[in-house]
Amino acid sequence: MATIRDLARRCGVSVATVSRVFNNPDAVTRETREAVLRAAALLGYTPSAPARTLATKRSCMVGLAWDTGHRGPGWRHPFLQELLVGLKTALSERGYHLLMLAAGEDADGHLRAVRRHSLDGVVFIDDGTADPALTRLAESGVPCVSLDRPVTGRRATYVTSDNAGGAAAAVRHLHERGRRRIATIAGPGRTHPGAERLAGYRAALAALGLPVREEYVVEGDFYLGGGHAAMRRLLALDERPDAVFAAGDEMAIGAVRAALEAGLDVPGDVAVAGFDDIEPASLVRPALTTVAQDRAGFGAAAAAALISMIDDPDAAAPPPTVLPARLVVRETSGPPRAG
Amino acid sequence: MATIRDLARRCGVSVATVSRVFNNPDAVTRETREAVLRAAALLGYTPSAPARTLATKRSCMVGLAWDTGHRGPGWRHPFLQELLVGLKTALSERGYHLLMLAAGEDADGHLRAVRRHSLDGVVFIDDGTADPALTRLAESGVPCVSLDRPVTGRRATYVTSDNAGGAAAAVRHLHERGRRRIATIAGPGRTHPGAERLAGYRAALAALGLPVREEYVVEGDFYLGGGHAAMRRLLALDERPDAVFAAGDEMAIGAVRAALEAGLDVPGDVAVAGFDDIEPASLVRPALTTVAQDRAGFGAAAAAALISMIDDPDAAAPPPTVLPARLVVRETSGPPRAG
DNA sequence: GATTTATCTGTAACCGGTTACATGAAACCG
DNA sequence: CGGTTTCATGTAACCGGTTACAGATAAATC
Repeated sequence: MATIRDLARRCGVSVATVSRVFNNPDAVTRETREAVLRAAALLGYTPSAPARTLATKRSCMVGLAWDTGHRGPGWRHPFLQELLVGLKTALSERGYHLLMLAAGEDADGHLRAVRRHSLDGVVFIDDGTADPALTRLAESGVPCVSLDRPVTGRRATYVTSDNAGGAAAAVRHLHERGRRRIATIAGPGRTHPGAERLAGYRAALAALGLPVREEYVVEGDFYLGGGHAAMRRLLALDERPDAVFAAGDEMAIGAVRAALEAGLDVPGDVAVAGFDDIEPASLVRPALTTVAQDRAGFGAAAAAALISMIDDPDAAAPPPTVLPARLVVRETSGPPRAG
Repeated sequence: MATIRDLARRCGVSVATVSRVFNNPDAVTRETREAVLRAAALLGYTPSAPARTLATKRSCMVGLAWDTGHRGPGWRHPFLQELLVGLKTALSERGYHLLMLAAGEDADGHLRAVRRHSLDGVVFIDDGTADPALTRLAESGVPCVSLDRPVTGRRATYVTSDNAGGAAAAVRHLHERGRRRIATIAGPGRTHPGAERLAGYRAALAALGLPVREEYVVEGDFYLGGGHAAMRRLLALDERPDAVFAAGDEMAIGAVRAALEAGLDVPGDVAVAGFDDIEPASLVRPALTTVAQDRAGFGAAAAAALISMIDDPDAAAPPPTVLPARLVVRETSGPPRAG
């Protein structure tokens, strides 16, 4: 492995000059610079990241704290893959790498990892429930961005979808399709998306001049079984809803199934809309009307927010990024002007 | 940030002693050790990973080379999430971290990243097509393990599922259900799973004493559309197959859809089995009979293979790991003894 | 031509660990 | 009891970069 000293000797210059060629090329004569670069190419020189980190305290690495939070080990992010691609791409364009942090342990584990590796920042992916690790980190002044979960902290911010707006769009869409008794299967209230989507549901009904009936609001768990159970409760009501907005696609699919099992037609008797546009949404029959998020945008926005904080150590954290959510109309919401 | 020298001064010992407390505790008196540990806890000391890496050439980090390979940017790993969990868990138990390598660029990009960060090894995730980057890395002597793709190299190995066995099990299952005209929608032949699953199909037919008709073998692309198109070709044959083994679930779902669109009953007229057990497999109706892989096992096996190579620098690479594939019987293969 | 200024380069300390080797004290031995 | 081992510890070089500061040279100024 060629080092900076090898290059220096070979070119008859000092190590400082070689270092400058890579970090501050303008501070060096053109000939010197080119000679050094030639030698570097010849020797296959690659600067050592640890050495640089040791000297500068900057690692050009950001941690990925990816925990399952409180929804248990079975929790899966609805689009981890696109998220990671977006994150990785945006980060690597700016010369940053992603280091996956080992899960959980104690609440300070992440903070220790940050110190141990001189991480420049960390991004949190979890299920949206409060996590002491994030809170600790955010308070400690390390640049943090979390996904789908609000944080406070001088150098902490978050990116999320327009959950309320998307939910409202779904509800408005069901209304446009002629439905009036619109229920919702909400997500767990302690999750940010769960709470926001419910808020969007309520706001949309209010804006449409429809009453919010509390028996039309049942809380699910974001999983298939929860959606199924919730739907059964809704169908057992005296005045059965003619449409259901489920705050997650798995729940929506569970709801559709429960309706079909009850001998009802979907969307004839009850229309259904979901949220997330997971892969199965387009594969089940009838295909699920849902709200899609800007998947790659999440990663890109997180990277951008993080880098802006890293670049300017004493700037305040940028405001939260709210990505647009887009209604995807398929079959479960029924044909236009039906109902 | 407390350093080893701070601890040394505070305890009245030398830096070497402090270092030994952490790396070779037995080489130090119990009292000294405890005093140092106490001071470390008190000061919140965390050893610096870059400094250690610089001195030892070992980073305790393995790279994750995650490329889309030749199946294009739309390619998604069927269970990236479980894979990463398995990998991360197994690695972190042994004190290793995962560094996500920036995609592609040139073929030597990965090798440079390895050198730059003193990575101890790298794991490759791609779509199973030949990738020069992996070949280069494997040849260079860096410990490598790839997923679902054979590699050769003194310190390179791979982990894969029993693709042939799983495919054979699916075919045998269709046969048991009374089907005799069993076709296959194969994956791209240049991918390892594609080739192996086809081999398993052929082997199973041979073992059952059934002829392999070449018109019953059509190649798909692992995607929905490919499965759909392939099924249409199969259904147009003079002697229509009464069962189809698709080498991937998306193709299988496409095939089911094509059959339904052609007015056929699934599984009544044609039974279908897939491979991978992707999430939608259990969500579509009729639910898809398929072959499930040991998802978490992939990550764990990759980590184990990698670590064994790292621990013993001049041992040969361990033999490939072949994880069991398990038949998951659902609805598309029909009821027992039907047909 | 002397003085100031700008530009480029070199020297050496430093980042925070590891480790070969030296040292001194205590334990062991015949 | 002198000599050898053993064991715990210390000294100092080293890993591969960065960077403050100083020095040298050339250009600009008067």
